[in-house]
Amino acid sequence: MQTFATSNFMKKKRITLVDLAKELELAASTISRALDNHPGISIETKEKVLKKAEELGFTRNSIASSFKKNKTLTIGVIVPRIDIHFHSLVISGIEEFAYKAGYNVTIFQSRDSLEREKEITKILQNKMSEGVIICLGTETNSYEHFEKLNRMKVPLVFYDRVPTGMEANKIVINDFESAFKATEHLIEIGCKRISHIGGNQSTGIFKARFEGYKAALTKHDFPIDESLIYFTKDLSYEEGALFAEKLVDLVPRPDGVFCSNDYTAVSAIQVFQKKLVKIPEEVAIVGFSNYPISKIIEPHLTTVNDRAFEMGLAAAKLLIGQIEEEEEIIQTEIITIKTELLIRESSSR
Amino acid sequence: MQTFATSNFMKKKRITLVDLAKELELAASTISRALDNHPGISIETKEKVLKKAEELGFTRNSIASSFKKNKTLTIGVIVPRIDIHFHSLVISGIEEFAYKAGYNVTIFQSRDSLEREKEITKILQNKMSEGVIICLGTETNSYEHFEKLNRMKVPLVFYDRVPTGMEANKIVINDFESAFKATEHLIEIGCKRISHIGGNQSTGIFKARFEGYKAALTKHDFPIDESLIYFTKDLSYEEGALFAEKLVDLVPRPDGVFCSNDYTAVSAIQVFQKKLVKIPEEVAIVGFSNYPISKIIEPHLTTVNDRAFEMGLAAAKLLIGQIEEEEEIIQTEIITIKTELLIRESSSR
DNA sequence: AAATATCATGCAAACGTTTGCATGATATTG
DNA sequence: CAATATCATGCAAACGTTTGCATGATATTT
Repeated sequence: MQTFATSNFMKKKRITLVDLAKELELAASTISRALDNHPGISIETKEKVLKKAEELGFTRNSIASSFKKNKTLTIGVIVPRIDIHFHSLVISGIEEFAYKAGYNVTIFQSRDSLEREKEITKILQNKMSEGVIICLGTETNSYEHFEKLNRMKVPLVFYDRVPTGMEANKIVINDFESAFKATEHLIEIGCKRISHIGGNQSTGIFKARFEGYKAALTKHDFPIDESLIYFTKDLSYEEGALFAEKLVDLVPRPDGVFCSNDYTAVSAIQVFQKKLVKIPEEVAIVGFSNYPISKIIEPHLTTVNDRAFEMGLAAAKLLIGQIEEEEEIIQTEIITIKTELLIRESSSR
Repeated sequence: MQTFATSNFMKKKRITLVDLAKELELAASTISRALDNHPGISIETKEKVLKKAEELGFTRNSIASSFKKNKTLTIGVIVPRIDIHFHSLVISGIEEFAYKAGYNVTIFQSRDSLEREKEITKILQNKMSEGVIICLGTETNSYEHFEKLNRMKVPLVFYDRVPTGMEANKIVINDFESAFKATEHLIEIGCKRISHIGGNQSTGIFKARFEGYKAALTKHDFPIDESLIYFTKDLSYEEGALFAEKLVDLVPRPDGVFCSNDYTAVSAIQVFQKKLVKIPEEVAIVGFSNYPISKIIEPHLTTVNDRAFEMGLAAAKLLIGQIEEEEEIIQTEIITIKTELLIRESSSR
């Protein structure tokens, strides 16, 4: 067919190193080295090569290069969802560090599905990524799929939701201590009955926050009052409202609430406000994570800044460090990012 | 040195197709085809190969494969910032579609820097990505760097902030019409003096929203009152408050405000509330973009759902369609995603 | 001036897969 | 039963770059 032949014929071939070499009557190796600014190549040649490359619109085929060098300069990132602010901040940090180190970042969403998480690790086994940064999905209870990557010598770094009982690189915040400090802050401003709206206790970080809450109470000789403690399924805004409704009707009413995230805290603020309970005078509220909304809600919400961006930076730095390590990696690292309690109006007495 | 030699020696080589072939006394080509489930290979052989591959922990070197097939199954995405909710939603949509189509997504942040945007396009010229999805940074005023990619036959799809005057694939929402409808909605519920807090007018989408606002007023024989119109630099929460302060003191006060995004709208709600102006009774407020906060702020904010996730899906679909097109691409497409006005309490009379 | 060091470039193999074509063995047809 | 179709597998080249080593030409040292 005429048209087919024509369209095929028109498929212009990309310019390669060899084309450039022929054009300049040099060896391909010389071109390659010239483009690498190799010291063994004369300045004049380098200039000629650069000029010609520009002229012919030549750019290196990075796949061929990756193939030969066995380096892709790509790292993979698996997150439950990208559109959760915390994760998008972490990814932003990862991308920032990776970009400056010359690495590309390929992202995958597990959508909290274990099956999909496994599928993704299969894809990542193909040496496409030189290392992987992971935040576990909620369904993940075994780590065999990651162990496998590990055995294939693919460096791994986990962040936030990290595997318990598996030796691995981890970037975490000190959830226990952060919660401890947040609760202690409530005690210090004079709260006597401090409630907790917590996350799913099968997730390590939420359990640690609850433990921190309890430890602070205990330290100051406060009783642990079960009637003041509620655990949500997924720390949603709606669940927060549900439990806040219960808290507001208690007699005596709690005068402080430590919530495991900002959504539930904001929800609590609104529920208490609707019942005309003054914040922070009658009840002080503290959240966790420093979501954008915490600076917008009235009163502004006291919360724990978990430094998500810095977690991303740290994760990328650790991972790339291990990728570029010549010797075999024989150690794992656990890095704890320092949090800070941002005291705002919701707990300023 | 002993240790060096040892560690070098220990660097276990990856299993290749050829290793597998030797082990099974088959040709490499047979292995390759077996793994591809090629019809020309007998079931028994396929089973043997699969079994052995599993046994030896073989996985294809996808770089070698990409290199040979000249297909990377990777698309690039350039966004100003990942941690802006709108973009993270779009990326989520892109990843979702791409994943199901067997493509990987590599992300880059331009951070609204033209220089960085150009750098990224340079990186993307290396045939690493088979196509690119882009949201322009604020600094971007020329498109030469993208034209260059275009000339190299790399399919491009722009979304949201798209290049004006450049023929290209674009995924947009109808900003004009959305703003028109939002404003008309305010008119329909009885607002007589409708204000506008707009975005930077050098950005197409914000200009279009302003035009839509004006058109709705004009259609209903309302005057365009300059004193009711403010343009922000970047539609920040803070800027919104600044201009809302001015609006609330006007006599007569506006009884409706159409804001070009939700941050400024939320800010306006709070400023009006502080001055004890009742919403929606005395002033109705409408935002744009359906940020999470719009469902949380009291009263809940009426806003335009821009369907960011769907934009991502559409962008990926269009791009991958073009990547897989055999014939030369001789057309560009502009897809307009339908928005919807979500009427909530802030404008419910 | 011979011996040696330095410099600029070229040669050729290698990386691991894919794929068109060839091959030989069975199965099917007239 | 000869001719042909179908099937399962193998051969070998190719993809574009990188890199250790070789080479020949100058420059520098004895």
